[in-house]
Amino acid sequence: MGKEELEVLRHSTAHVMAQAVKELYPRVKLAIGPPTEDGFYYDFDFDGYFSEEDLPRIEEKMREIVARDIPFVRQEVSKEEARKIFQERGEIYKLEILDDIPDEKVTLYWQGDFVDLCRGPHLESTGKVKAFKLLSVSGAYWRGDERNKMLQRIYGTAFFTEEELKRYLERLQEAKRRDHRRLGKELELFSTHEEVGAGLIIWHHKGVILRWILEEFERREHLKRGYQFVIGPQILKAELWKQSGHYDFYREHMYFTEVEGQQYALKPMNCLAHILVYKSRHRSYRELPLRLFELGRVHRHERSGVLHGLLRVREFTQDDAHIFCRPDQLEEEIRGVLHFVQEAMELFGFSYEAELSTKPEKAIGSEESWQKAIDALRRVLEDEGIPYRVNEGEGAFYGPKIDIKLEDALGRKWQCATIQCDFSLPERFDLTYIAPDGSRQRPVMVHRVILGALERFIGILIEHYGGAFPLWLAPEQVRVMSITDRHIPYGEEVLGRIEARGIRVKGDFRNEKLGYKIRQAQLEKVPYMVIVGDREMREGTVAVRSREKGDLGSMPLDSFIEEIWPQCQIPSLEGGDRT
RNA sequence: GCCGGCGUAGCUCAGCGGUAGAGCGGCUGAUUCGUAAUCAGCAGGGCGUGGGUUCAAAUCCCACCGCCGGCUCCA
Repeated sequence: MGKEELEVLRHSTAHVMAQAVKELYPRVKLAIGPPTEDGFYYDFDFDGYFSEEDLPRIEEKMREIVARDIPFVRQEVSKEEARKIFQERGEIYKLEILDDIPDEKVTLYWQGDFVDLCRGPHLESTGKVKAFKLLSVSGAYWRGDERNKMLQRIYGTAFFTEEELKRYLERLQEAKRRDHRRLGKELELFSTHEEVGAGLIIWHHKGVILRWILEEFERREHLKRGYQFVIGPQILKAELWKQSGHYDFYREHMYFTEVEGQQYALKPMNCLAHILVYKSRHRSYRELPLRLFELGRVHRHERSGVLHGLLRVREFTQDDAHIFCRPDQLEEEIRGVLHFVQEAMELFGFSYEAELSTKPEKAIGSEESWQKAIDALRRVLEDEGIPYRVNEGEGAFYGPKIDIKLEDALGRKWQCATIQCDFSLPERFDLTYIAPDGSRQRPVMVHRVILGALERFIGILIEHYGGAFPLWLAPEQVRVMSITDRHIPYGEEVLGRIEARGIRVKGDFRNEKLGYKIRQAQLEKVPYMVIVGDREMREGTVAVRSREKGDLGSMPLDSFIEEIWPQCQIPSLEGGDRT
């Protein structure tokens, strides 16, 4: 079944839901009700509240409307006529929408005496609506603007068959199983605590190992690409943030502290220290591009309602770098960063979406420099054949940017990599370099992250792999287990030899049945289990079990080690050697 | 920040005005058993926090904290 047909079905189902709600709660006013990627929603203005307990009742009414098999009737009318109809019905939101439609003619869709302003198309009749389910209720601002009234939104989904609906609901269940918040606890990667504060993560041993590996991967890749490593302080004087503009534009996200009458801010970004490194002496055009990298821990006071596991926190670590370059180097630098991102995403097996954000209303820098930067970003995206969406006017006030978004288990998109051009900070801090002719010139600054925030990236990684990390990322790569106590000495020897090769290995020599130990290792998602019993002891071998493939039989310990060893290593991307 | 929901043992949850329950996990014994759960016993809870209503509150009301789903905002 085509995507468009599914959209029509869902859109029609939204209308049926709206009619049901209208019949049950005649006082509600209709706002909007479009199909979405996974279903549909409808926004209502209501002087009460919907709760999830109301949904079965609404579904029942919907089924009744489906059973009535009312035809969807399309009617083309003038805007004036439409206005009259919605005025009579007190549908103030529809009137507002009408005001924004430039055309003289609009279309209405009728089902019995229910009417909605709608471009359509729709199904023939309500009887054609098939498998549907209402999923949740929530608040949503009218027109997505938080200054407007909050409306009541009901989400639902619809399919052509009950089987498809069932499959979708099962997928939601599966997503729950992959949820990084659940797996993070089960796999003992991290925890959060009410008494610590919202959005603050405590990393446990296994989570720290995972971070170390990623951090080491980052260091090697950045070193290869000609980045210099710097480390800035966690707090910097408020004065400096005033100079950068953060105090004016970003204050509500910042934490402040006062020491001996001097105000400091906990850094929400890493750029200032990097700028000061640049400024620490005169810079020649010869040393540009200067690429400064830091695994920088930042604090941002995010609004309480937006926090989400590891994916949106208040303290996080960015694989952050600032590239100071000549304007003529900008494109090449962007290209290098984008390659870097592409290779990294490929390594982890992520598919991603790219977005290009252009000049907003309120912006600094000349029209010309903006255009140049946007062209450079666009050219690189196109040369690389990366499909992208353009977000007109969504750029930062200091420059345009490319954002790379990854999906979590539920298909929600999260920004990870970003490449931002900046004309503002070089100006505010009067950054210069000496050009070949001896003149002072202004460098361009590129802010960029590859994985983004390590916390967020790990959250996405957990869901991506369902907690079953590939060998190189697995906090525990191998677990040795004994069958009975008499196999422990041999088990210890095997353990020692694996460990000596730098493989992360643990032993389970408890007096438990093998099946029990295996079950536990499987649940902990350890990639390889090495089992030693009488046979292995006698033959000097090990029995290997793979997390995915099960029992692989016996083999000499050395061949097992040699086979997995390469995959246990942190991989190296192809790029590098200067870009 | 806004809207709705939720917060009971380490975890998953039941109890929803009359003196706290289950499974898993933990501990202690027994068992030495070859590819996803051996058996038995024991311990463990200011029912998120603080107010209030009531003869009586895990249960009803209010505030705060935290979590969940959205909206807005963002790495």
